[in-house]
Amino acid sequence: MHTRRLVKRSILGSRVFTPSPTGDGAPLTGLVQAVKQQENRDVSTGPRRNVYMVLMQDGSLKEFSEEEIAVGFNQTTAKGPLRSSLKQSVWNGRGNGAPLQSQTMEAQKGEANSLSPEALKGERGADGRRTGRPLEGPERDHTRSVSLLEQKRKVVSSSIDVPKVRKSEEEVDMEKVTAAMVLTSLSSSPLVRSPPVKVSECLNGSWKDRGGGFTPSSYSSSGYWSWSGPSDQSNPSTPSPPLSADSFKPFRMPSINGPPPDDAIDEQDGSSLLFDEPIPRKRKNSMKVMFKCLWKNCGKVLSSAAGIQRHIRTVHLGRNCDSDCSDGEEDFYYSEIKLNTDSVADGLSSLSPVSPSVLHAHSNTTPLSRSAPSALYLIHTDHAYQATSPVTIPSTGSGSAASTSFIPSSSSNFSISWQSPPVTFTGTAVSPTHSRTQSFVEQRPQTIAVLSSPPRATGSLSRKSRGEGKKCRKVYGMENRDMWCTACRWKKACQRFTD
DNA sequence: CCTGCCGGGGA
DNA sequence: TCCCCGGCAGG
Repeated sequence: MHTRRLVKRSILGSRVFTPSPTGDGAPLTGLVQAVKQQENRDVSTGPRRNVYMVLMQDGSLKEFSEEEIAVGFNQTTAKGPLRSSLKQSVWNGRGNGAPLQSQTMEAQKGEANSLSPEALKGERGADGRRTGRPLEGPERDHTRSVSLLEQKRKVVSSSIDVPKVRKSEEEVDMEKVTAAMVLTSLSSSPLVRSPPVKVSECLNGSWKDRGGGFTPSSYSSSGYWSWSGPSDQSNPSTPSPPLSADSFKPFRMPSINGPPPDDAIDEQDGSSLLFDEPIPRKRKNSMKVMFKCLWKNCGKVLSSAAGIQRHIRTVHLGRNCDSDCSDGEEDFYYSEIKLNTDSVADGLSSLSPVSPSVLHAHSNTTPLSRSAPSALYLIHTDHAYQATSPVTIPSTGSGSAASTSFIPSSSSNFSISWQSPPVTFTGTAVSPTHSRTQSFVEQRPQTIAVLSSPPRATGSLSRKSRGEGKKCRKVYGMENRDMWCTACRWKKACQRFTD
């Protein structure tokens, strides 16, 4: 939207080639210090003629028209009018245009700053102050980008009536984005830098791009599971809360309605829906999602939902049509597996839903397989029929002094009793909104084990230790049960032969 | 497996 | 409250 004018604006401070004053054909380079827009009534549409103030290498300032100078980074591309060069940067603005990379990035930053054309005028002064500096070297662009950004901010604050609050928010985002970009630039080969466009898309909240802006090349082989990256890791402006989004399975089953590409989009959307969900930051880069066929005696594992669905559809359901005629039944015969090459905790905390139709069944998420020795396989039971279903273990509920119930504040229908070995889930299913509960269950699987040996299991304290002495039963035997003490008859602690 | 006995439930 | 019993857990 602002790209065009912002790119225009970004020419400031850029190196350009100017015609040789001596006419010998050797172009001179200089820095654009200012732009004079002689006909800028219609900035967005009408043609205009700009004059550029260029700081020459010898320190002198000269004016050139658009036709006279050209943006370029090497002698071979230094031909053609500036406008065309700019246009190139605009329409090739995805950042793929290597020669214009620097300016494109600046343009992106500028766009995020939402500068208006008016800002340009005010900026002249600022840019005009800039003096000659080394023109070469990788750091130059970065340094200039930062300083330019600073200057732009000044301009914004002084010449545009922008609501304070909003501006600060943008600044915050911009700082993050800038930092991210700088880091990306520094850590990546110049040729594989992330296209700046992705950054801008992030700002716009659009994550449609598969893989997300921070999905590194390691994910390039498959787009089906790249969603895990952006969903909770890449968004620079959205903190990931500590709760698991798992349940929340607003995620759509990738293949219910369409082919993989749509899946990616849906998943992205689903992820965005979770942005306000407290999601613990996880190291997703070591996570790999696979899809396992649950058909009896099959167990086929594929890397894509579409693949597994196709497999189920054709192999098990005996359907030869493509996904178009799918009724979604295959969704019930596979589940998502997260192969965690990292840690168990991470794996458990990042289980994802596969089917929205079973959101409620997620409290039953259980690891079905741990056969992998070095890697953790986590099978997420996506379907209600797979779930052990409402784990309704009788609650003790007797109000015993020894019992302590854990009741997540956000969930009124879920509780875990520490009183007795059986883990107690009071109530039926955990709804997707009970993220805290979900989080508790999934992120701390070991807790289950802990629950199996509740505090009172510390032994003698709660449960009376087994009496060593003779008891009525042993003394009188079953034949003389009527001679037992009442407690013994009632199978209670013997009152007659107390230890 | 034997046994003590907790927790729950029926009457 | 009495009484019985399922089932856990120590030995």
